[in-house]
Amino acid sequence: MQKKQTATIYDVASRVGVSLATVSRVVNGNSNVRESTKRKVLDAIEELGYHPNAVARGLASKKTTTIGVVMPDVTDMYYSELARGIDDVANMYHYDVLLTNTDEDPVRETMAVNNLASKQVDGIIFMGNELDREVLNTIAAVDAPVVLAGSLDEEGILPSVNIDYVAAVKEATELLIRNKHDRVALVTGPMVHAINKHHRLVGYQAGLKAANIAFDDSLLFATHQDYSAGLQVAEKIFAAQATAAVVYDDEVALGIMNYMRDHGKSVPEDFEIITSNDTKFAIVTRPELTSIGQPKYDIGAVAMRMLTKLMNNEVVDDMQVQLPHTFEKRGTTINPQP
Amino acid sequence: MQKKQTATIYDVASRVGVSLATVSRVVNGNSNVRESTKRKVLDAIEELGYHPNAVARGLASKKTTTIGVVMPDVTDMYYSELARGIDDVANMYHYDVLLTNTDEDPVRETMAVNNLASKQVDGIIFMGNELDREVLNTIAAVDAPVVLAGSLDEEGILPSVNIDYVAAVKEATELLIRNKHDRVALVTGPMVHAINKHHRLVGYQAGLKAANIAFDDSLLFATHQDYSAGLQVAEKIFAAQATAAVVYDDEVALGIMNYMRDHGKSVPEDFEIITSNDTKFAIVTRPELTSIGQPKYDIGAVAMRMLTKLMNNEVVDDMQVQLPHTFEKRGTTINPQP
DNA sequence: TTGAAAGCGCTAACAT
DNA sequence: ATGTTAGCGCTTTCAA
Repeated sequence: MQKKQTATIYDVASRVGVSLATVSRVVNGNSNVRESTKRKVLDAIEELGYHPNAVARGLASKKTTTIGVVMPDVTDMYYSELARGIDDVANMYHYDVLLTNTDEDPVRETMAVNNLASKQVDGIIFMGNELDREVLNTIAAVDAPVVLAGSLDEEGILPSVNIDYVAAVKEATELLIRNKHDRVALVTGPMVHAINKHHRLVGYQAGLKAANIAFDDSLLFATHQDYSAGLQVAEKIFAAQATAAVVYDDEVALGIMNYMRDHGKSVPEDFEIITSNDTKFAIVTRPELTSIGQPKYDIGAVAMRMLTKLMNNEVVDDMQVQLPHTFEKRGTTINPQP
Repeated sequence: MQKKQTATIYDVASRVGVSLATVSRVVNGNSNVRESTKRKVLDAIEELGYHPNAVARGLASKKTTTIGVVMPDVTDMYYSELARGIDDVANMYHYDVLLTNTDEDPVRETMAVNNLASKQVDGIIFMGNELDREVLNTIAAVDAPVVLAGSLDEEGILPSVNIDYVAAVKEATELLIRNKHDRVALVTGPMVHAINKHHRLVGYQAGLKAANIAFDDSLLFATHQDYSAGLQVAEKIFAAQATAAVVYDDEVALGIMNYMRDHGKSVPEDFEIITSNDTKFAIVTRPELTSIGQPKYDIGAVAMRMLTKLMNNEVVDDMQVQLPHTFEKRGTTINPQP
């Protein structure tokens, strides 16, 4: 592969007969350049096929116009939809995105954040709830703003964008109870995660309490975040004699639904399900999944917008943003006729 | 936000009382350093919390250990599964990934490639079939190796990793014909794309020909690559009196299946479907989708591995790799009992 | 409006 | 085994 000789700012300058500084000014849109010389510089740039070297620029200016995105898994529809919102807004503000998958492994999360720091990213969007002490310390030590998207830390102090999980899960639970269920299961991720322990569980218990139903922890299930985990947990849910479930992930919900149907139960007649993420998975099955409606794209977009402000040292009035959620009543719940 | 003063290689050197070069050597694992000084340097690095600045390193060494990934859409399961394979292998070889979504818009694809070039990426993985002249020219002009993953250019000259689409679609078509269908529809993307015109269509026609069935272009359908496109095209397929279809995308296939079922047809009894990507979507529905089995993760992984070789100027014997495909016979086809 | 010059933090010959 | 010295390509004061 022959090295194509790429023109530098110096080549442009000497061709036009001006200094580096002048070329730099026109490239960066500085107005302090006479129109005629600007033209000449632009022409030379065109002729030479000059493209600024972003690495050199980054070293000199200490800004890379690159942000890091740390996420559990690109193939997880929930996170990839957030990522799309992030990327679109990032592009809008002329940032590029360095993407890292962590599978929610704190070790890899720590490595990812440190690595991004050494690459001098201007900011980081972090997704994933496995925010243990070490990850938190790493984030705190990084010399770049970090905002959480669709994720929460234990103390709730990091800048973040989410929905109100407590309210959403409470409403979902109440909806199921209103449909005459007194044994409603809650299916979440590990209880060591703040989002499950301090938000989803709290909302679930609040829903129970509002209906004077005693909390029964045998109705609590923690799973991995994939389809087969749903298939597996469904058997236990069945054994616990639950007749409905609030589920935190669409693929898990699908696993549960299919298990029930494969075992002779009808959904929603025998078992009702409300899922939480309303991804593409929710509408491709029959019945379609009733879901909490999350503005996923917007969560990503707003998080990224917040990050741009932080990177510019602008004031951000609300550091813990909660976007409104909705309910998408579809086929896995029995919905009263209006 | 107070600027945390980050230590530089110079700080480490002066603290230990050695030169920059020595510190650089231990950081980069150069063996030409006495064990005792190496220890001292390592200690100083630890104490100072020194982290090499990758931007400075990139400028000096002309290697960024960063690659670019250009893809249509992260939320498209087919491409995100490829991306996961790419990312894992990239990490293995200590590359970071700069990700860009293009929605298969040639203008954005061109911009993305140029932008990645200015960021001095060491290589690029390109996904998407909208490879028009301008995109191709841009790719050719870039001073970094490019490999296509799950994508094909018109001339078939760019390094690429795929399955044998001709054979796969031919087999799928034949399978349907063997099931007594003489009106098998082919659903693909736009015929201006090489992968559709020169591969899928060719395979389809070969399958027809092997069974002495005349090609009827009213059985050919081009769609967008999403669920609602499937819902829409299904009506036309129905009108064309096709009784089976080979479909290029799982979401589209799901749209077709659901349309048929919502309109009183049973799948597979009244209408058989073979889809092509075998993503997570294929197994969450009832019936599950029969699919061409593609090693998607591997396609990404092999593409990335090939890119590492190209970046190291190693010889790559086969520049157009075809990975083996399989058939996953599931519920949308009538499968003979063995 | 333009230029000169000093870095940004590191690598990579070349010496020693 | 270690140090010296140029850069890498650009931004950014500070002068003029």
